[in-house]
Amino acid sequence: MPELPEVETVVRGLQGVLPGRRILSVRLGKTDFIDDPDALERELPGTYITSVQRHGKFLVVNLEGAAQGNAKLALLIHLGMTGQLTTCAPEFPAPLHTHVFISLDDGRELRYRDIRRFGRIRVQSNRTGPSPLAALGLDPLEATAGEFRAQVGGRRARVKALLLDQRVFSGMGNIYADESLWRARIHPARLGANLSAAEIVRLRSAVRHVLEEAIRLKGSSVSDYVGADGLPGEFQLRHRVYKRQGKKCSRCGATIRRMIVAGRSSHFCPQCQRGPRKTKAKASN
DNA sequence: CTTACGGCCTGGGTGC
DNA sequence: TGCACCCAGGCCGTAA
Repeated sequence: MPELPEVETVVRGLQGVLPGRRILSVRLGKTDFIDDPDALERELPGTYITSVQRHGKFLVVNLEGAAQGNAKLALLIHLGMTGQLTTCAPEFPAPLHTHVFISLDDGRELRYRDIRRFGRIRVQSNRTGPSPLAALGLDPLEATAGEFRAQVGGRRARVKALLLDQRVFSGMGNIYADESLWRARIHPARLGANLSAAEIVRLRSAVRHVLEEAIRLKGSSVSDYVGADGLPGEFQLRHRVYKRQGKKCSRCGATIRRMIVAGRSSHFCPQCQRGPRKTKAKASN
C-alpha cells in the first residue's frame, strides 16, 4: 500500500523525467475516481510540468500554462491502495486497470493504473475549491520534537489512531504505524495522553528511522505497489510486525499478535509493547 | 469539541 | 467450477 515512503519513491522517480515536459494529450478509461474528468482532459494539454512533490500521501504534479503568467495548476494524485504511476513508451501494452494515459512531448507516456480505484485524481487551481492538502497534518519527517509532542500528548485517542489520522500526521498508514510502534515499544492501543515524555521522544525517532529506512529501500511492496520505474520496493523484507502475527518477535522471541485497534488490524509484540492499563469502570472509594 | 464505530467503495485472494 | 467472505485507506454519517 502506498504510504509516505512509497509515494516519496514514486515522486523521486518522476522528478528525473517529468519536469520540463509538456503535456500533449490526455486519454481516460474509467473516471469514477477522478473529481472532474472533463477538466483533466480540457486543462492539461499544452501545460508544462514544472515540478513533482509529495504532501503526505498525495503526489503533486505542478503545471504551468504555455503563456507567461498563466494560472498555475496542479495535478493531485492519491494512490489509494493500488494506484501505480509510471512512465513508459506508448507502445508498451497497458496492463488491465490502466485508466489514465498522458502523452508527453518527449514521446513517452505517463500512466495511472489502479486496480481497485481507491485512489483519487484531481486538478487543483485557484477556482476548484479548497485543496485537500490544506487539511493535512505534520509531515512526520519534518515535525520537530515539540510539534510531535503537541500532537500526541494530551490527546485521548489511541496512539495508533493518531498516527493514522492524516490531519494529525500526514503520510503514515497501517504498515508504518505498526512498524514504528514496535520500534518504539509502544502498544498501539495506548492513549496519546498516557504516553510519557520519553515514550513520545522514542516514538518520534522510531517513526523517522522506519520511514527513512523504508525510503532507502524504495518502499514496501505488499500488494500492488511499484515505483515510477515499475519496480517493487524491498522494505517488506524488513517488516518486524506487519502481517507477521504468529511469528516470533525479532527482539524478544515472543509471538507477534494481531488485534483490531482504531478499527484497523494492528500487529504488535505483546512482550515488547505492553498494553494499556485496563481502566476500571469504578474503582472503590 | 473530541473520539468511536459502522458502512461504503472495489476486486484479488482465500477457503469451502 | 463457483461463490461467499474478508480485507485494505479514506471518508462520511451518527452516536456518545
